Formats: sequence, structure tokens, C-alpha cells
Amino acid sequence: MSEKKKKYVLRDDVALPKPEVEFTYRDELNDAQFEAVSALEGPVLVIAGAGSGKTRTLVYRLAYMVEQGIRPEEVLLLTFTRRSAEEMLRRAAGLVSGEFGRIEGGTFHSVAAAILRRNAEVIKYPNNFTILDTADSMELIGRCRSAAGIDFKQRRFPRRQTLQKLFSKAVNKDMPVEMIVYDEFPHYVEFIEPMEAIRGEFEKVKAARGMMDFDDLLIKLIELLEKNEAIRRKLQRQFRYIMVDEYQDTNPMQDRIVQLLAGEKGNVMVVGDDSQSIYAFRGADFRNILEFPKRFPGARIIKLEINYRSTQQILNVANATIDKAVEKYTKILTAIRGAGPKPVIIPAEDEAYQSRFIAQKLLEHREEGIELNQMAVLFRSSYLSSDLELELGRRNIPYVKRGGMRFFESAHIKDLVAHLRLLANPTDELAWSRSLRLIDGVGPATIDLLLGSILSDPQPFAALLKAERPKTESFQRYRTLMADLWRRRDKSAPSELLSIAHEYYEPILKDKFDNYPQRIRDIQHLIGISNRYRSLSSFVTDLSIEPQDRFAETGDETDPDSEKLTISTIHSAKGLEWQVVFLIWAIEGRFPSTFSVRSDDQLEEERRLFYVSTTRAKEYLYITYPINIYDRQMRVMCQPSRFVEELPLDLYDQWDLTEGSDEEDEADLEGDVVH
DNA sequence: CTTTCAGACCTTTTT
DNA sequence: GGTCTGAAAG
Repeated sequence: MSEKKKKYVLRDDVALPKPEVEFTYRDELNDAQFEAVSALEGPVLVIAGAGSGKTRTLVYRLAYMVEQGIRPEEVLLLTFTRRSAEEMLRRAAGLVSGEFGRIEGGTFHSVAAAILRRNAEVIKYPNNFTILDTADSMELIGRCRSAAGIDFKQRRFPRRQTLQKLFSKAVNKDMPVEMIVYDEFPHYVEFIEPMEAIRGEFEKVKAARGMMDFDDLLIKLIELLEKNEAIRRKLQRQFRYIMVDEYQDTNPMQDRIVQLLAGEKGNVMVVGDDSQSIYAFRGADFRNILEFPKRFPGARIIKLEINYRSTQQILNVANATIDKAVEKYTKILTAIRGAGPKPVIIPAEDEAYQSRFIAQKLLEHREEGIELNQMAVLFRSSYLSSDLELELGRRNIPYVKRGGMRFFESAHIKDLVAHLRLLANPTDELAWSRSLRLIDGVGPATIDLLLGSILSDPQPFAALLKAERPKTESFQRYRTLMADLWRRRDKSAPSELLSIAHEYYEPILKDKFDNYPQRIRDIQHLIGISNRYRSLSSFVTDLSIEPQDRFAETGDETDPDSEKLTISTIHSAKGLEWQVVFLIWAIEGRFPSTFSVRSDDQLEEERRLFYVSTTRAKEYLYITYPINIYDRQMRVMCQPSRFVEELPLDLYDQWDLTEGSDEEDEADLEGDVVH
């Protein structure tokens, strides 16, 4: 009997193989990518190295979701710019047919604005609130600063620009103003009290006039979600799936928003690369990535480590840079492409030589068959491109510039739009003063007088018409315009209103700016953009919240024949790639910038910035720097950037530039290889 | 009161 | 090169 007894061991590790998940495009993804694509439930953190197919993964994930029968309106896609959201949706739509237009996508700020408009009453705001861009905030702070009645002559009191930066930083880092002052503006410690007072006034005016700055959009959204459980639950149900791109560049507030929207068991996927975090200056914290598994327990971590973009030679340089980073997620990028040519370092006599080299070399590559679209020149700061732009102009090389001064922030655009902003929010104090300031014969005193009566009246426009004081013809002209606009505000399309305002503004503009023809073209361009909008308020919102690059909408963009070089700040080059990349101004003081050398954290960020710039290149990478610069008529010798100096010698070639021989065109240069 | 002009001062990166 | 400030002229 006993020999009939047998032991039977129970095991949990036997199962039939998981049925292979079906997906039309399974073959186009590697295993890690597919894991990220098909992991829909629960929190997921994707660490995506440079060039590892991050965007591709997100795009295919959208397609996968649709194939799985998820309704597009259940998906929220948070990206760094609206453009990248649109691009992803467009590409996903090319894979499977779905209603991708119904996916809510965009920046944290634009999504926040949309949600807040629908629920403004909860946070005691009118739903027609105005959104202030940085320049608007600065101006409002300036007004509060004057109103505070501080005697500026005695000691140097911080300027409005400084105050704006400081206040914003306090919000974004979630720290008291006092602490930011001690940390970053120690020379202003004696002014902490008046600064707090100005800030209080600033906050008060914004609330009273229905205005929100960029930071408020995030703060108020958090407030809304925390305060009102019903709305929070509703949104959590609505957005069953959340995806966040460029997670390394989110700040604590944005992270909080993700948490609140995702709920406890949220299906949230964040994608990022700690090595590419370059927005700490505005409060971003790449430690959000490191902390993610703690805040979302049970989070799955997927690493994308195969680099599809660059040659091994380029990756070697990039890896050498990032190896020296103090704090990072360990990941090893492996190139799948061949070795390719070594990156080249080119010291140039001065800035002019640098520009000449760039222009000539890129034309050579073009001769070899690489289109200008496939080339880019990158720099640390926007102003470093001026000489290069002149050189490109001389040689008729077409280019688009990314980063730097923004189209919608230029004075003439803001002047014109101020008139329309008033139709959306008649208590917009800044818009009133901006438009009044343009009237001939009206100065600060008159503006104050008028503002007093306009803003205290429940019917601001009626108050304007009642005003008796400036009896000038120009003021009458202004009133006629405003009355006309006000009458048409609900009947006419934004473009029509804009044209009416333009007609009024054009003589003022001609008087005010010497380069008015260009500015008039800008305005016509703006009218063109406005044609796409049917509601004035959404047009005005987008203008402040999604400032697009100056040339972004020239119309050539969609034209495949237009072949243009890209020149860009490194920040604006994030996420992009080119066959040929030139990095200019690699000298100490410019890159890393002087302002960053003081603190270790900032220096680390410069390092990551260098990493981002080199990893943009697929095949050819050139790093140049001038040896001499002319600063206030003084010739100064430069030190090559420490990021260049520290590279192992065997990872790059160096070329010395010499003038071409006499028979050749004077502008010709030759690159001679020096081993 | 408004406009204009000269001199000082800075000057990163962006939603 | 652009913005801000103060002082003098219109």
C-alpha cells in the first residue's frame, strides 16, 4: 500500500506559452520596443536612450491601442511641444485608420488651459481668463513694482525681469521666494520683504483681472484636481491611458498632475532619458525619473538601449561625454549602424573663419547628395548664430532658425493682438494699457486715468466710450475701432477682426518701426494663421501658449521641394536628427556658458546639453570653435570647451584651416587632415 | 503731460 | 544689439 504513495510536487512555474500578442507591425519593433508598445495596463517607465526609437515606440503604441479597440478619446498624450504631439498622431494615423484627431494631446500647459476653461468656476476664475506669456508677466510685475513705491535710486532694486524669473522659479521648484533668493540671488537678500510684497500684489491683480501666467496654469490645475473629487474622478475615467514624453524635463508640478490624472492604478507610461535632461533652469528635475517607481509602485521598467541613429564613432564621443556625468541611470547604448567617419574638431582663427568653414563644408556635403534638410548647425545660445546667418545669406543658403526670439513675442504682433485680447477678456489690464500706449498723445498719466474708469466699470467698453478726457483725433480713432470690434466680437471670424485691427494699426506701425515692411508681412502671415480658427478665445489662447518658431509657418514647410538648412539652439533641437551636424562655438564661456560654471549642477546640465548636441548626428559630426574672439574691440584668446578638451584623442580627427591658393576663389578654404 | 534722446547695463536655454 | 532710466525739450 505504502509503495503506491507517490510524491507529487506542485509548481507554479509551469504554464502554456503566453499566446503571442497580435500586432500588425510586430516585425518593425525590437523586443524592448514591443514590450513598451504592448504594456498597456499599469505604470510603465521607459528609459529611452538617444536615438533608440522613442518616438517610433510611442507612435506604434498609439497604433497598437487602436488595434486593441481602445477609443482614442480615452488617451491623453502629453508632449513637450504641440508640434511633436501632432507629428506622432499623424504618423500613427498612417499606420492604422483610427480617429486620432480625438486623442487629447499637447503640452502640459495647453491641456491644463483646456481643462481649466471648462471648470474655471471651481478655482474662482472666469472661464474667459487671459493667459500671460513671459513678457506679459514681466510687464505686470513692473507695474506692481512701480505701485509699491520703492525708492529705486538708493540701492539697486531687482528689475522686473529678475523678479519674474525669481517668482517663476519659486513656483516651479515649489520653494519659498526667500530660499530662491538665498540660493541664486544672494545679492538681493536685503530686498526679500519688498519682493514678497510685490509678489503678493502680482498674485492679487492676476486673480482680480482673470489673468493666469504659465505657472498658474499648472498650479490651478493641481488645485482644481485636488479640491474637486468629482472632476478628478471624471477625468481619471476619461483618460484611461496616459503617455508622457520627455519625462526627464518635467517639473514637480507636472509630475503631480500626472499622478492626479492617473489615479491609483493608473495606466500611465512615461518615456524619458535622464542623460538628456536640459530644462533644470526652469524647474525640471530629472530625479522625477528616478523616483517614478516609488511613486507608482509596481511600475515596469523598460530600457531601450539599441541606437538606430548614429554611427559607432559618434556614439563613442557621446558616451565619453556622458560617462563623466555624476548622476545617471546606467544604460549602455549600442550602435546598430557601422563605424562611419570619425567626428572632426576644427579650431578656426576667429568667428568669421568658423562661419566660412561651415558654409563651405555643408555645400560640399550637398554636392555629395545630402540635402540641406539633412543638415543642421547647433549652438548653445541663440545670439551665437548672427555671424553664421550673415555668411549663409552671402552664399544664398536657405535656412530656418529654431529657438531664440519668438514670432508671437515680437512687439508688433503683441500690439495688434492686444486689441483682440480685450474682446475675449475685457478686464485684461495689460492689453488695455498696451493698446492705449499706442495712441498718439497718450502717455503713462493718461493711461492710468483711463484704466481707472475702464476697469472699475462693469462694462469696460462702455466706460471707454464715456471717457471725456483726451479729446484728440487719435483717441477718437481708437474708440471707433474698439466699438467696431466689440460690436462684431461674436459675429466675425478671428481673421476678420484681426484685419480690422490691422487697418487701424498699420499707420502706427509704420511710424514706430523702421523695418515696417517686414513687420507688415508678419502680420499678414498671422492673419493667415488665424484663418484656421473659428473662435477668438482659442486663437488668443494658442497665441500665448504655443508660441511657434519664427519661420515655422512660412508655408514652405509642407512643400517637399523646399530644401533648407536648420540652424538651432540645442534646446530646440531636442528630439530631432540630421545626417550632418555642426556644433559651433565650443569654447569655455559660451559652451559651457559663463553662467553655468558657478555651480556643479548647472555644469552637469551643460554636459548633458553637449551630449544632446552630439547625439543629433547620424553620420557626420563637426565641432568647431574660434581661437580668437573680439570682445569690445579687444582680441581675446579662447579656451576650447572643457567637453572637447576631455575627449580621448583617438576618438576624433582634427583639421586645421588654411586659406586656399591664389588661383582659387578668395572665399575658399581647405580642410587638411592632421593626424 | 508726452516725447525724445543719451547713456548705462546686461546679454542662456523655453512652456 | 536691445532694454531700461533719467533728464530735457516740445
